Amino acid sequence: MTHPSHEAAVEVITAALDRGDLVTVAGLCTVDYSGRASSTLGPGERHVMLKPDGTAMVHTVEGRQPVNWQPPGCEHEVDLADGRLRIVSTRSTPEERLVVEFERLLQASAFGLADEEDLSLSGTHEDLKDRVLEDPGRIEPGFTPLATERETPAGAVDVYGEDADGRTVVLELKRSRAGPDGVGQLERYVDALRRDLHADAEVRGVLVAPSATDRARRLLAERGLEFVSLAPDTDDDA
Amino acid sequence: MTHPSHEAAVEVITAALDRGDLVTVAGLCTVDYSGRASSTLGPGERHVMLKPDGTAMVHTVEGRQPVNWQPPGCEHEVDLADGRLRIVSTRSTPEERLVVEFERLLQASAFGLADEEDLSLSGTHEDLKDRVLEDPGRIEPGFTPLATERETPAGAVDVYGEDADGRTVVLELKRSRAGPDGVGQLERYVDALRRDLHADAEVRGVLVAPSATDRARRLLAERGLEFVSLAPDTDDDA
DNA sequence: CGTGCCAGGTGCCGT
DNA sequence: ACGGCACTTGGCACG
Repeated sequence: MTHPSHEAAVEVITAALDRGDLVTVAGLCTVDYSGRASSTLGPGERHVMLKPDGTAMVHTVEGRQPVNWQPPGCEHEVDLADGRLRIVSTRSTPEERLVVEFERLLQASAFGLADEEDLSLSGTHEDLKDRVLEDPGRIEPGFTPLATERETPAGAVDVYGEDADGRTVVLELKRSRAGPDGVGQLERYVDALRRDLHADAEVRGVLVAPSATDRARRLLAERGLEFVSLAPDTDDDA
Repeated sequence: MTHPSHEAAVEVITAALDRGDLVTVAGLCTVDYSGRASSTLGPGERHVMLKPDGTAMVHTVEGRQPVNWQPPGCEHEVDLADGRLRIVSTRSTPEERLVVEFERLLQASAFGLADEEDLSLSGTHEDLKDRVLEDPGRIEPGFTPLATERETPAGAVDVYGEDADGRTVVLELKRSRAGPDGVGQLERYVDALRRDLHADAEVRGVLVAPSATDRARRLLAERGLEFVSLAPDTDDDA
């Protein structure tokens, strides 16, 4: 529907949402949001998408991110306010509210999209872990993984194992270039394990990633931690 | 255009992209991506948006995130492959390629959206910083900010100042509930400053956030760091 | 439901 | 361009 009346748009959109369709509306609108933060957006032409799962997105002509949005699980309400189409999308925990008020409508559409397929993605954190477990020698000769996601008071360790000399080794994996945050994680885990396994236990910490930033490398050196370069398998048949 | 032919769609979309319009296409398609990672997505009905800034997004009926996408700055190519509409969006650094091949078309649209307005957002990290600088007593009586974004070997400190006794104080600000990562940041900055300012310099580290998780509080205690509860002003006239 | 952490994170700003 | 970091981060898996 191009250039629909506000009344017709309310009708069509309400019916479409009831049906479980994906709805899009383009037009001149203002947007107000309040919740974890709050925002206002003056009049301008934008593209709004409402999903049957409760997602709402307001896209301008630029950017990968919507200028305003509401995450899945929201309730969409559509009504006529002062004769104009208004979309209100709300949720609780946290209490959040998104209001889009249209001044002029360019288009309204409804789509019943059938999609059974799941995305097959490779080159992830998980793929890197698999690569380590498949051939632990990639870390160093004699390295033996003993557990993954091993719990410590500081959080779960990616890979927990021991080296050729029986020393405890903690691996922190990053699928892409590692920064200071990764070193921080690794340090916390190593500290926690040193505490847990008595003072005399030697614990090595190894950051595993395709590469690391200078800052990350300096931090590793300062803390007596190590680095091993390894990238996740980008093969599609992983 | 509802149920356009593939030929017509290519024509219309090419013209629209040249014009600098925002383009949407809905239909049955497959999606392939390769770049930082790689993925495949079998046949299903989805909604594709192409922005004039080079953004591409493939949305299914669920989720705030597109199932596949390409960030701003990409080149969109549209052509007929085996008589079907094909969209190829590519970029370099990193080399990435997104291919959407349509089997059936439900709709194709082009929008010339005029939008001069900027989003006005409040309740951000910046707003929290302002609140601290406006009334430093909110941190503690006698606290005096001396600099923001002060550089250290470990990164830039949010707020750098001194307490009533002249001791150096480092603030790490979080707009919402703080976790272990925030403590890690704070610790790095405090360590770096202790090194920089001679060994005898006392440096206090304070995490400032509306709240903190248990783990974060425990980590703070272990490291001898402190916590002050403060939320950013959510007022819209900030 | 909160806590923690990965993400093809994205966006912003600095060197 | 790379680096560091905030984000209404979103998403997932787990207690």
